Amino acid sequence: MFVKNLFATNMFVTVDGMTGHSDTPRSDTPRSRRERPAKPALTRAGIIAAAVEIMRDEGLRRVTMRRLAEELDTGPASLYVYVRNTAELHAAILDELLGAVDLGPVRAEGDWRERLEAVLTSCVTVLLEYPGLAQSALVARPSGTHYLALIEALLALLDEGGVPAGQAAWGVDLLLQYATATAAEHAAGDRAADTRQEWDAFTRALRGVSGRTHPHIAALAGDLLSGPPPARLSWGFHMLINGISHTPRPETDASSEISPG
Amino acid sequence: MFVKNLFATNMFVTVDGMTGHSDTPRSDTPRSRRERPAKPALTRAGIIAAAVEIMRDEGLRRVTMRRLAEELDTGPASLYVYVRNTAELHAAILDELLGAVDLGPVRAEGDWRERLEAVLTSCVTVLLEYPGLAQSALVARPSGTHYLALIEALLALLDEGGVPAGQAAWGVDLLLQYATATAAEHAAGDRAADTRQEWDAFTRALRGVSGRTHPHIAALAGDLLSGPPPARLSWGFHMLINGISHTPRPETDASSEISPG
DNA sequence: ACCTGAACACCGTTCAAGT
DNA sequence: ACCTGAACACCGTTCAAGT
Repeated sequence: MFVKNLFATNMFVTVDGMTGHSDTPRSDTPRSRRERPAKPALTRAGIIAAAVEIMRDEGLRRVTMRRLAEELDTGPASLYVYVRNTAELHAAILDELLGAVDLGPVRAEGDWRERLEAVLTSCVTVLLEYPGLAQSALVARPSGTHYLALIEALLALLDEGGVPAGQAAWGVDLLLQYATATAAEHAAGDRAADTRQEWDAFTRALRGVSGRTHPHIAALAGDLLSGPPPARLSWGFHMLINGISHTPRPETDASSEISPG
Repeated sequence: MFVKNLFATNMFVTVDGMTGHSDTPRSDTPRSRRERPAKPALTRAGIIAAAVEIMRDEGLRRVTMRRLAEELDTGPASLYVYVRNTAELHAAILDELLGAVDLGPVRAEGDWRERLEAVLTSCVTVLLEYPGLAQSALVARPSGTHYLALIEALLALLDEGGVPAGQAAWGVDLLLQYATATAAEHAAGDRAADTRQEWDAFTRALRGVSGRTHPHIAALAGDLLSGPPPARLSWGFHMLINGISHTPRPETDASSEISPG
Protein backbone atom coordinates (compact mmCIF):
# COMPACT_ATOMS: atom_id res chain seq x y z
CA MET A 1 0.00 0.00 0.00
CA PHE A 2 1.15 3.47 -0.74
CA VAL A 3 0.49 5.01 2.61
CA LYS A 4 2.98 2.80 4.26
CA ASN A 5 5.88 5.09 3.65
CA LEU A 6 4.19 7.99 5.31
CA PHE A 7 4.55 6.20 8.58
CA ALA A 8 7.86 4.62 7.86
CA THR A 9 9.62 6.55 10.55
CA ASN A 10 8.53 4.99 13.71
CA MET A 11 9.98 7.40 16.21
CA PHE A 12 6.76 9.23 16.80
CA VAL A 13 4.87 6.23 17.93
CA THR A 14 4.32 6.05 21.63
CA VAL A 15 2.72 3.53 23.88
CA ASP A 16 -0.57 5.33 23.80
CA GLY A 17 -0.63 5.33 20.07
CA MET A 18 0.14 8.95 19.22
CA THR A 19 2.08 9.71 16.11
CA GLY A 20 3.64 12.97 15.13
CA HIS A 21 1.77 13.41 11.89
CA SER A 22 -1.81 12.43 12.10
CA ASP A 23 -2.67 15.29 9.79
CA THR A 24 -2.29 15.90 6.07
CA PRO A 25 -5.24 14.01 4.63
CA ARG A 26 -4.65 12.83 1.12
CA SER A 27 -7.39 12.49 -1.43
CA ASP A 28 -6.30 9.15 -2.86
CA THR A 29 -5.97 7.42 0.47
CA PRO A 30 -7.37 3.85 0.20
CA ARG A 31 -10.52 3.20 2.20
CA SER A 32 -8.86 0.73 4.47
CA ARG A 33 -6.64 3.47 5.81
CA ARG A 34 -9.44 5.90 6.38
CA GLU A 35 -10.29 6.56 10.00
CA ARG A 36 -7.02 5.23 11.27
CA PRO A 37 -4.98 8.35 11.86
CA ALA A 38 -2.56 6.80 14.31
CA LYS A 39 -0.72 3.57 13.94
CA PRO A 40 -1.21 1.71 17.19
CA ALA A 41 1.63 -0.19 18.78
CA LEU A 42 1.76 -3.86 17.92
CA THR A 43 0.48 -6.28 20.51
CA ARG A 44 -0.39 -9.94 20.24
CA ALA A 45 -4.00 -9.15 21.05
CA GLY A 46 -4.10 -6.43 18.42
CA ILE A 47 -2.62 -8.70 15.83
CA ILE A 48 -5.14 -11.43 16.51
CA ALA A 49 -8.00 -8.96 16.49
CA ALA A 50 -6.90 -7.70 13.10
CA ALA A 51 -6.62 -11.27 11.87
CA VAL A 52 -10.16 -12.04 12.97
CA GLU A 53 -11.39 -8.96 11.18
CA ILE A 54 -9.69 -9.93 7.96
CA MET A 55 -11.13 -13.40 8.22
CA ARG A 56 -14.59 -12.00 8.75
CA ASP A 57 -14.29 -9.75 5.71
CA GLU A 58 -12.24 -11.79 3.29
CA GLY A 59 -12.09 -15.37 4.52
CA LEU A 60 -9.37 -17.35 6.19
CA ARG A 61 -7.45 -17.77 3.00
CA ARG A 62 -6.58 -14.12 3.06
CA VAL A 63 -5.35 -14.19 6.63
CA THR A 64 -1.71 -14.35 5.67
CA MET A 65 1.27 -12.83 7.38
CA ARG A 66 1.69 -10.39 4.54
CA ARG A 67 -1.94 -9.32 4.32
CA LEU A 68 -2.03 -8.94 8.08
CA ALA A 69 1.13 -6.87 8.10
CA GLU A 70 -0.33 -4.63 5.43
CA GLU A 71 -3.43 -4.13 7.53
CA LEU A 72 -1.27 -3.16 10.49
CA ASP A 73 0.93 -0.84 8.46
CA THR A 74 4.06 -2.82 9.01
CA GLY A 75 6.18 -5.48 7.39
CA PRO A 76 5.55 -9.20 7.76
CA ALA A 77 8.77 -9.67 9.68
CA SER A 78 7.43 -7.60 12.53
CA LEU A 79 4.67 -10.07 13.26
CA TYR A 80 7.08 -12.84 14.07
CA VAL A 81 7.87 -11.11 17.33
CA TYR A 82 4.39 -11.99 18.55
CA VAL A 83 3.37 -15.06 16.58
CA ARG A 84 5.56 -18.06 15.96
CA ASN A 85 4.12 -18.92 12.57
CA THR A 86 0.96 -19.06 10.51
CA ALA A 87 -0.29 -22.20 12.21
CA GLU A 88 -0.09 -20.61 15.62
CA LEU A 89 -1.91 -17.59 14.27
CA HIS A 90 -4.75 -19.75 13.00
CA ALA A 91 -4.97 -21.57 16.33
CA ALA A 92 -5.20 -18.26 18.14
CA ILE A 93 -8.00 -17.11 15.86
CA LEU A 94 -9.84 -20.33 16.48
CA ASP A 95 -9.67 -20.00 20.24
CA GLU A 96 -10.81 -16.43 19.99
CA LEU A 97 -13.86 -17.47 18.02
CA LEU A 98 -14.71 -20.34 20.36
CA GLY A 99 -15.49 -17.63 22.87
CA ALA A 100 -18.77 -17.19 21.02
CA VAL A 101 -19.96 -20.71 21.78
CA ASP A 102 -22.95 -20.60 24.09
CA LEU A 103 -22.10 -22.52 27.25
CA GLY A 104 -25.29 -21.42 28.96
CA PRO A 105 -26.97 -24.82 28.67
CA VAL A 106 -24.40 -26.31 31.03
CA ARG A 107 -25.96 -24.62 34.03
CA ALA A 108 -29.50 -24.63 32.72
CA GLU A 109 -32.38 -26.93 33.62
CA GLY A 110 -33.53 -29.86 31.59
CA ASP A 111 -32.40 -33.10 30.05
CA TRP A 112 -28.60 -33.34 29.98
CA ARG A 113 -28.59 -34.85 26.51
CA GLU A 114 -30.51 -31.95 25.07
CA ARG A 115 -28.25 -29.46 26.76
CA LEU A 116 -25.17 -31.28 25.55
CA GLU A 117 -26.55 -31.25 22.04
CA ALA A 118 -27.28 -27.53 22.37
CA VAL A 119 -23.68 -26.74 23.26
CA LEU A 120 -22.37 -28.84 20.41
CA THR A 121 -24.79 -27.28 17.96
CA SER A 122 -23.70 -23.84 19.05
CA CYS A 123 -20.15 -24.93 18.41
CA VAL A 124 -21.01 -25.98 14.86
CA THR A 125 -22.92 -22.77 14.28
CA VAL A 126 -19.97 -20.64 15.33
CA LEU A 127 -17.57 -22.57 13.14
CA LEU A 128 -19.94 -22.39 10.20
CA GLU A 129 -19.78 -18.62 10.21
CA TYR A 130 -16.20 -18.67 9.11
CA PRO A 131 -15.64 -20.83 6.07
CA GLY A 132 -12.23 -22.33 6.19
CA LEU A 133 -11.62 -21.91 9.88
CA ALA A 134 -13.28 -25.20 10.71
CA GLN A 135 -10.96 -26.91 8.32
CA SER A 136 -7.91 -25.56 10.03
CA ALA A 137 -9.56 -26.42 13.34
CA LEU A 138 -9.42 -30.07 12.42
CA VAL A 139 -5.69 -30.14 12.85
CA ALA A 140 -5.04 -27.16 15.04
CA ARG A 141 -4.37 -27.81 18.69
CA PRO A 142 -5.64 -24.70 20.34
CA SER A 143 -4.77 -24.48 23.98
CA GLY A 144 -6.53 -21.25 24.76
CA THR A 145 -8.99 -20.54 27.49
CA HIS A 146 -12.07 -20.81 25.33
CA TYR A 147 -11.14 -24.24 24.11
CA LEU A 148 -10.53 -25.42 27.65
CA ALA A 149 -13.85 -23.99 28.77
CA LEU A 150 -15.60 -25.89 26.01
CA ILE A 151 -14.01 -29.19 27.00
CA GLU A 152 -14.89 -28.56 30.62
CA ALA A 153 -18.48 -27.91 29.65
CA LEU A 154 -18.79 -31.12 27.67
CA LEU A 155 -17.24 -33.16 30.46
CA ALA A 156 -19.55 -31.60 33.01
CA LEU A 157 -22.62 -32.55 31.02
CA LEU A 158 -21.46 -36.09 30.40
CA ASP A 159 -20.69 -36.42 34.08
CA GLU A 160 -24.12 -35.15 34.98
CA GLY A 161 -25.57 -37.79 32.69
CA GLY A 162 -23.73 -40.48 34.61
CA VAL A 163 -21.43 -41.40 31.77
CA PRO A 164 -18.38 -43.16 33.19
CA ALA A 165 -15.45 -40.75 33.34
CA GLY A 166 -13.15 -42.84 31.16
CA GLN A 167 -15.68 -43.03 28.38
CA ALA A 168 -16.43 -39.34 28.67
CA ALA A 169 -12.75 -38.47 28.45
CA TRP A 170 -12.32 -40.40 25.23
CA GLY A 171 -15.73 -39.47 23.89
CA VAL A 172 -15.20 -35.73 24.07
CA ASP A 173 -12.63 -36.07 21.32
CA LEU A 174 -15.17 -37.65 19.03
CA LEU A 175 -17.87 -35.15 19.78
CA LEU A 176 -15.64 -32.20 18.95
CA GLN A 177 -14.21 -33.95 15.94
CA TYR A 178 -17.68 -34.52 14.56
CA ALA A 179 -18.76 -30.96 15.22
CA THR A 180 -15.67 -29.58 13.57
CA ALA A 181 -15.68 -31.93 10.61
CA THR A 182 -19.33 -31.18 9.91
CA ALA A 183 -18.65 -27.47 9.90
CA ALA A 184 -15.59 -27.96 7.73
CA GLU A 185 -17.57 -29.88 5.17
CA HIS A 186 -20.22 -27.24 4.84
CA ALA A 187 -17.68 -24.47 4.88
CA ALA A 188 -15.93 -26.21 2.02
CA GLY A 189 -19.21 -26.43 0.17
CA ASP A 190 -19.66 -22.75 0.67
CA ARG A 191 -16.47 -21.64 -0.85
CA ALA A 192 -16.95 -21.75 -4.55
CA ALA A 193 -18.56 -23.07 -7.66
CA ASP A 194 -15.40 -25.11 -7.80
CA THR A 195 -16.39 -27.21 -4.84
CA ARG A 196 -19.93 -27.32 -6.06
CA GLN A 197 -18.69 -29.11 -9.15
CA GLU A 198 -16.77 -31.52 -6.98
CA TRP A 199 -19.91 -32.25 -5.03
CA ASP A 200 -21.96 -32.66 -8.17
CA ALA A 201 -19.41 -35.13 -9.41
CA PHE A 202 -19.79 -37.02 -6.16
CA THR A 203 -23.56 -37.24 -6.31
CA ARG A 204 -23.39 -38.22 -9.95
CA ALA A 205 -20.91 -40.94 -9.11
CA LEU A 206 -23.16 -42.24 -6.36
CA ARG A 207 -26.24 -42.31 -8.53
CA GLY A 208 -24.47 -43.60 -11.58
CA VAL A 209 -23.20 -46.66 -9.82
CA SER A 210 -24.17 -50.07 -11.14
CA GLY A 211 -26.50 -52.16 -9.01
CA ARG A 212 -24.51 -55.20 -9.98
CA THR A 213 -21.12 -54.06 -8.72
CA HIS A 214 -22.32 -51.79 -5.93
CA PRO A 215 -25.69 -53.13 -4.79
CA HIS A 216 -25.73 -51.37 -1.43
CA ILE A 217 -24.85 -47.96 -2.79
CA ALA A 218 -27.42 -48.38 -5.54
CA ALA A 219 -30.08 -49.28 -3.00
CA LEU A 220 -29.19 -46.45 -0.66
CA ALA A 221 -27.98 -43.69 -2.96
CA GLY A 222 -30.93 -41.54 -2.06
CA ASP A 223 -30.44 -42.12 1.63
CA LEU A 224 -26.74 -41.40 1.55
CA LEU A 225 -27.50 -37.91 0.33
CA SER A 226 -30.81 -37.36 2.02
CA GLY A 227 -31.99 -35.53 5.04
CA PRO A 228 -31.95 -31.90 6.04
CA PRO A 229 -28.51 -31.11 7.47
CA PRO A 230 -29.87 -30.18 10.91
CA ALA A 231 -31.59 -33.56 11.20
CA ARG A 232 -28.43 -35.36 10.23
CA LEU A 233 -26.38 -33.33 12.64
CA SER A 234 -28.80 -34.00 15.43
CA TRP A 235 -28.90 -37.70 14.67
CA GLY A 236 -25.11 -37.72 14.70
CA PHE A 237 -24.98 -36.19 18.14
CA HIS A 238 -27.58 -38.58 19.51
CA MET A 239 -25.75 -41.47 18.02
CA LEU A 240 -22.44 -40.39 19.52
CA ILE A 241 -23.94 -39.79 22.94
CA ASN A 242 -25.53 -43.23 22.84
CA GLY A 243 -22.29 -44.85 21.77
CA ILE A 244 -20.21 -43.05 24.37
CA SER A 245 -22.67 -43.90 27.12
CA HIS A 246 -22.88 -47.56 26.28
CA THR A 247 -19.40 -48.58 25.18
CA PRO A 248 -17.10 -49.56 28.03
CA ARG A 249 -13.43 -48.90 27.69
CA PRO A 250 -11.06 -51.80 27.34
CA GLU A 251 -8.76 -52.76 30.18
CA THR A 252 -5.38 -51.20 29.59
CA ASP A 253 -2.43 -50.35 31.76
CA ALA A 254 -3.61 -47.04 33.01
CA SER A 255 -0.88 -44.56 32.39
CA SER A 256 0.45 -44.95 28.87
CA GLU A 257 0.21 -41.74 27.00
CA ILE A 258 -0.41 -40.59 23.48
CA SER A 259 2.38 -38.83 21.73
CA PRO A 260 1.89 -36.86 18.58
CA GLY A 261 4.32 -38.99 16.52
CA MET B 1 3.79 -44.47 14.27
CA PHE B 2 6.77 -46.63 13.69
CA VAL B 3 5.18 -49.10 11.34
CA LYS B 4 4.78 -46.42 8.79
CA ASN B 5 7.96 -47.02 6.86
CA LEU B 6 7.24 -50.69 6.44
CA PHE B 7 4.65 -49.74 3.90
CA ALA B 8 6.72 -47.29 1.98
CA THR B 9 7.06 -49.51 -1.05
CA ASN B 10 5.19 -48.61 -4.13
CA MET B 11 1.84 -50.28 -4.51
CA PHE B 12 0.50 -47.94 -7.10
CA VAL B 13 2.10 -47.98 -10.45
CA THR B 14 1.45 -45.85 -13.46
CA VAL B 15 -0.61 -47.07 -16.34
CA ASP B 16 2.40 -48.15 -18.27
CA GLY B 17 4.51 -48.92 -15.27
CA MET B 18 7.00 -46.10 -15.66
CA THR B 19 7.51 -44.82 -12.18
CA GLY B 20 11.14 -43.97 -12.61
CA HIS B 21 12.33 -44.78 -9.14
CA SER B 22 12.81 -48.51 -9.23
CA ASP B 23 16.55 -48.85 -9.29
CA THR B 24 20.10 -47.55 -9.47
CA PRO B 25 20.46 -44.97 -6.80
CA ARG B 26 22.97 -42.35 -7.84
CA SER B 27 25.00 -40.35 -5.42
CA ASP B 28 25.15 -37.00 -7.16
CA THR B 29 22.47 -36.67 -9.80
CA PRO B 30 19.48 -34.80 -8.49
CA ARG B 31 16.93 -37.49 -7.76
CA SER B 32 14.22 -35.85 -9.75
CA ARG B 33 16.04 -36.07 -13.05
CA ARG B 34 17.44 -39.58 -12.70
CA GLU B 35 16.27 -42.29 -15.09
CA ARG B 36 14.19 -40.19 -17.37
CA PRO B 37 15.83 -40.34 -20.77
CA ALA B 38 12.74 -39.51 -22.79
CA LYS B 39 10.02 -37.17 -21.82
CA PRO B 40 6.79 -39.15 -21.88
CA ALA B 41 3.62 -37.61 -23.21
CA LEU B 42 1.41 -36.04 -20.60
CA THR B 43 -1.62 -38.01 -19.51
CA ARG B 44 -3.91 -37.54 -16.56
CA ALA B 45 -2.83 -40.89 -15.16
CA GLY B 46 0.82 -40.04 -15.58
CA ILE B 47 0.37 -36.71 -13.86
CA ILE B 48 -1.36 -38.29 -10.91
CA ALA B 49 1.27 -41.01 -10.67
CA ALA B 50 3.98 -38.39 -10.56
CA ALA B 51 2.05 -36.50 -7.92
CA VAL B 52 1.78 -39.60 -5.76
CA GLU B 53 5.49 -40.14 -6.07
CA ILE B 54 6.31 -36.62 -5.01
CA MET B 55 3.99 -36.97 -2.06
CA ARG B 56 5.68 -40.18 -1.07
CA ASP B 57 9.11 -38.61 -1.21
CA GLU B 58 8.53 -35.08 -0.07
CA GLY B 59 5.11 -34.86 1.50
CA LEU B 60 1.85 -33.41 0.28
CA ARG B 61 3.00 -29.89 0.87
CA ARG B 62 5.40 -30.21 -2.00
CA VAL B 63 2.79 -31.53 -4.41
CA THR B 64 2.25 -28.23 -6.12
CA MET B 65 1.50 -27.48 -9.70
CA ARG B 66 4.92 -26.00 -10.16
CA ARG B 67 6.84 -28.80 -8.49
CA LEU B 68 4.82 -31.33 -10.43
CA ALA B 69 5.47 -29.54 -13.70
CA GLU B 70 9.16 -29.53 -12.94
CA GLU B 71 9.05 -33.26 -12.31
CA LEU B 72 7.36 -33.77 -15.66
CA ASP B 73 9.71 -31.43 -17.51
CA THR B 74 7.05 -28.98 -18.48
CA GLY B 75 5.52 -25.75 -17.36
CA PRO B 76 2.73 -25.49 -14.81
CA ALA B 77 0.31 -24.21 -17.40
CA SER B 78 0.42 -27.53 -19.22
CA LEU B 79 -1.09 -29.39 -16.31
CA TYR B 80 -4.29 -27.41 -16.45
CA VAL B 81 -5.27 -29.31 -19.55
CA TYR B 82 -5.70 -32.43 -17.41
CA VAL B 83 -6.44 -31.18 -13.94
CA ARG B 84 -8.85 -28.43 -13.10
CA ASN B 85 -6.98 -27.13 -10.08
CA THR B 86 -4.93 -28.12 -7.07
CA ALA B 87 -7.94 -29.34 -5.10
CA GLU B 88 -8.93 -31.73 -7.85
CA LEU B 89 -5.37 -32.98 -8.00
CA HIS B 90 -5.40 -33.74 -4.29
CA ALA B 91 -8.71 -35.54 -4.56
CA ALA B 92 -7.34 -37.70 -7.36
CA ILE B 93 -4.30 -38.61 -5.28
CA LEU B 94 -6.55 -39.54 -2.41
CA ASP B 95 -8.66 -41.88 -4.47
CA GLU B 96 -5.55 -43.47 -5.92
CA LEU B 97 -4.27 -44.18 -2.43
CA LEU B 98 -7.56 -45.57 -1.20
CA GLY B 99 -6.91 -48.41 -3.60
CA ALA B 100 -4.54 -49.79 -0.97
CA VAL B 101 -7.27 -50.25 1.62
CA ASP B 102 -7.76 -53.93 2.32
CA LEU B 103 -11.35 -54.82 1.53
CA GLY B 104 -10.70 -58.52 2.03
CA PRO B 105 -12.56 -58.70 5.34
CA VAL B 106 -15.83 -57.94 3.57
CA ARG B 107 -16.01 -61.40 2.08
CA ALA B 108 -14.22 -63.19 4.91
CA GLU B 109 -15.69 -65.29 7.71
CA GLY B 110 -16.27 -64.12 11.22
CA ASP B 111 -17.98 -61.46 13.27
CA TRP B 112 -19.18 -58.60 11.11
CA ARG B 113 -18.13 -56.02 13.70
CA GLU B 114 -14.59 -57.24 13.72
CA ARG B 115 -14.43 -57.29 9.96
CA LEU B 116 -15.86 -53.80 9.76
CA GLU B 117 -13.28 -52.61 12.22
CA ALA B 118 -10.56 -54.29 10.17
CA VAL B 119 -11.55 -52.41 7.02
CA LEU B 120 -11.67 -49.11 8.88
CA THR B 121 -8.33 -49.74 10.54
CA SER B 122 -6.80 -50.49 7.17
CA CYS B 123 -8.20 -47.21 5.97
CA VAL B 124 -6.53 -45.34 8.82
CA THR B 125 -3.27 -47.17 8.24
CA VAL B 126 -3.20 -46.19 4.59
CA LEU B 127 -3.93 -42.56 5.36
CA LEU B 128 -1.32 -42.49 8.09
CA GLU B 129 1.37 -43.32 5.60
CA TYR B 130 1.01 -39.98 3.94
CA PRO B 131 1.15 -37.09 6.35
CA GLY B 132 -0.97 -34.29 5.12
CA LEU B 133 -3.12 -36.29 2.77
CA ALA B 134 -5.56 -37.23 5.47
CA GLN B 135 -5.98 -33.59 6.24
CA SER B 136 -6.92 -32.76 2.71
CA ALA B 137 -9.12 -35.86 2.72
CA LEU B 138 -11.28 -34.23 5.37
CA VAL B 139 -12.61 -31.74 2.90
CA ALA B 140 -11.99 -33.40 -0.42
CA ARG B 141 -14.93 -35.04 -2.13
CA PRO B 142 -13.31 -37.81 -4.06
CA SER B 143 -15.62 -39.53 -6.45
CA GLY B 144 -13.22 -42.12 -7.74
CA THR B 145 -13.72 -45.85 -7.96
CA HIS B 146 -11.72 -46.67 -4.85
CA TYR B 147 -13.74 -44.37 -2.70
CA LEU B 148 -16.96 -45.85 -4.01
CA ALA B 149 -15.68 -49.35 -3.38
CA LEU B 150 -14.88 -48.43 0.20
CA ILE B 151 -18.35 -47.05 0.84
CA GLU B 152 -19.90 -50.13 -0.70
CA ALA B 153 -17.80 -52.33 1.58
CA LEU B 154 -18.85 -50.49 4.72
CA LEU B 155 -22.51 -50.60 3.72
CA ALA B 156 -22.29 -54.32 2.97
CA LEU B 157 -20.90 -55.07 6.42
CA LEU B 158 -23.44 -52.92 8.22
CA ASP B 159 -26.18 -54.60 6.24
CA GLU B 160 -24.84 -58.01 7.14
CA GLY B 161 -24.97 -56.93 10.79
CA GLY B 162 -28.63 -56.14 10.45
CA VAL B 163 -28.19 -52.40 10.91
CA PRO B 164 -31.22 -50.61 9.46
CA ALA B 165 -30.36 -49.17 6.08
CA GLY B 166 -31.17 -45.59 6.97
CA GLN B 167 -28.88 -45.64 9.96
CA ALA B 168 -26.16 -47.31 7.96
CA ALA B 169 -26.41 -44.70 5.24
CA TRP B 170 -25.94 -41.85 7.68
CA GLY B 171 -23.48 -43.74 9.83
CA VAL B 172 -21.00 -44.42 7.06
CA ASP B 173 -20.27 -40.71 6.96
CA LEU B 174 -19.30 -40.70 10.61
CA LEU B 175 -17.17 -43.81 10.35
CA LEU B 176 -15.13 -42.40 7.51
CA GLN B 177 -14.95 -39.02 9.13
CA TYR B 178 -13.54 -40.54 12.28
CA ALA B 179 -11.03 -42.65 10.40
CA THR B 180 -9.86 -39.67 8.39
CA ALA B 181 -9.73 -37.23 11.25
CA THR B 182 -7.74 -39.65 13.37
CA ALA B 183 -5.21 -40.10 10.60
CA ALA B 184 -5.07 -36.36 10.03
CA GLU B 185 -4.33 -35.71 13.68
CA HIS B 186 -1.47 -38.11 13.79
CA ALA B 187 -0.18 -36.99 10.46
CA ALA B 188 -0.15 -33.46 11.79
CA GLY B 189 1.74 -34.61 14.84
CA ASP B 190 4.28 -36.16 12.58
CA ARG B 191 5.13 -33.14 10.62
CA ALA B 192 7.51 -31.16 12.71
CA ALA B 193 8.91 -30.06 15.99
CA ASP B 194 6.63 -27.13 15.40
CA THR B 195 3.52 -29.18 15.92
CA ARG B 196 5.19 -31.00 18.77
CA GLN B 197 5.42 -27.69 20.58
CA GLU B 198 1.79 -27.01 19.89
CA TRP B 199 0.92 -30.38 21.36
CA ASP B 200 3.12 -29.80 24.37
CA ALA B 201 1.37 -26.50 24.92
CA PHE B 202 -1.93 -28.35 24.81
CA THR B 203 -0.96 -30.98 27.36
CA ARG B 204 0.55 -28.32 29.59
CA ALA B 205 -2.66 -26.32 29.37
CA LEU B 206 -4.70 -29.38 30.29
CA ARG B 207 -2.54 -30.27 33.25
CA GLY B 208 -2.08 -26.72 34.41
CA VAL B 209 -5.76 -26.11 34.72
CA SER B 210 -7.15 -25.15 38.10
CA GLY B 211 -9.35 -27.67 39.86
CA ARG B 212 -11.54 -24.83 41.02
CA THR B 213 -12.43 -23.41 37.61
CA HIS B 214 -12.17 -26.64 35.60
CA PRO B 215 -12.92 -29.48 38.00
CA HIS B 216 -13.70 -32.07 35.35
CA ILE B 217 -10.62 -31.44 33.28
CA ALA B 218 -8.49 -31.48 36.43
CA ALA B 219 -9.97 -34.80 37.45
CA LEU B 220 -9.60 -36.33 34.01
CA ALA B 221 -6.48 -34.71 32.61
CA GLY B 222 -4.64 -37.99 32.65
CA ASP B 223 -7.50 -39.80 31.00
CA LEU B 224 -7.96 -37.22 28.29
CA LEU B 225 -4.45 -37.88 27.12
CA SER B 226 -4.16 -41.53 28.05
CA GLY B 227 -4.36 -44.77 26.21
CA PRO B 228 -2.34 -46.33 23.45
CA PRO B 229 -3.60 -44.91 20.16
CA PRO B 230 -4.67 -48.29 18.80
CA ALA B 231 -6.84 -48.89 21.87
CA ARG B 232 -8.44 -45.49 21.51
CA LEU B 233 -9.02 -46.01 17.81
CA SER B 234 -10.57 -49.39 18.44
CA TRP B 235 -12.79 -48.03 21.20
CA GLY B 236 -13.87 -45.27 18.85
CA PHE B 237 -14.93 -47.73 16.19
CA HIS B 238 -16.81 -49.91 18.68
CA MET B 239 -18.50 -46.87 20.06
CA LEU B 240 -19.57 -45.67 16.63
CA ILE B 241 -20.83 -49.07 15.59
CA ASN B 242 -22.85 -49.31 18.79
CA GLY B 243 -24.27 -45.86 18.30
CA ILE B 244 -25.14 -46.41 14.66
CA SER B 245 -26.80 -49.74 15.44
CA HIS B 246 -28.90 -48.42 18.26
CA THR B 247 -29.92 -44.92 17.25
CA PRO B 248 -33.06 -44.78 15.13
CA ARG B 249 -33.41 -42.05 12.59
CA PRO B 250 -35.96 -39.35 13.10
CA GLU B 251 -39.07 -39.19 10.95
CA THR B 252 -38.51 -36.73 8.16
CA ASP B 253 -40.08 -36.08 4.83
CA ALA B 254 -38.18 -38.62 2.89
CA SER B 255 -36.68 -36.90 -0.09
CA SER B 256 -35.14 -33.62 0.93
CA GLU B 257 -31.56 -33.47 -0.07
CA ILE B 258 -28.37 -32.03 1.25
CA SER B 259 -26.76 -29.31 -0.78
CA PRO B 260 -23.17 -28.27 -0.31
CA GLY B 261 -24.03 -24.67 0.60
C1' DA C 1 13.57 -5.34 23.01
C1' DC C 2 11.33 -4.33 19.22
C1' DC C 3 10.93 -3.25 14.44
C1' DT C 4 12.34 -3.04 9.60
C1' DG C 5 13.92 -3.60 4.55
C1' DA C 6 15.29 -6.67 1.75
C1' DA C 7 15.98 -10.93 0.28
C1' DC C 8 15.32 -16.05 -0.55
C1' DA C 9 12.69 -19.41 -2.20
C1' DC C 10 8.68 -20.38 -3.36
C1' DC C 11 3.08 -20.41 -4.72
C1' DG C 12 -1.84 -20.85 -8.26
C1' DT C 13 -3.66 -19.50 -12.28
C1' DT C 14 -4.37 -17.18 -16.75
C1' DC C 15 -3.65 -16.17 -21.48
C1' DA C 16 -1.97 -15.03 -25.93
C1' DA C 17 0.83 -17.26 -28.93
C1' DG C 18 2.79 -21.17 -30.87
C1' DT C 19 2.80 -26.20 -32.81
C1' DA D 1 -6.01 -30.10 -29.49
C1' DC D 2 -2.35 -29.65 -26.92
C1' DC D 3 1.51 -27.26 -25.05
C1' DT D 4 4.27 -23.26 -23.71
C1' DG D 5 6.60 -18.80 -21.95
C1' DA D 6 5.70 -15.23 -19.60
C1' DA D 7 3.28 -12.70 -16.67
C1' DC D 8 0.21 -11.35 -12.66
C1' DA D 9 -0.52 -11.39 -8.14
C1' DC D 10 0.59 -13.39 -4.50
C1' DC D 11 2.95 -16.60 -0.38
C1' DG D 12 6.16 -17.86 4.57
C1' DT D 13 10.15 -17.05 6.77
C1' DT D 14 14.81 -15.36 7.89
C1' DC D 15 18.30 -12.12 9.04
C1' DA D 16 21.41 -8.40 9.43
C1' DA D 17 20.85 -3.91 10.54
C1' DG D 18 18.71 -0.25 12.67
C1' DT D 19 16.21 2.31 16.73
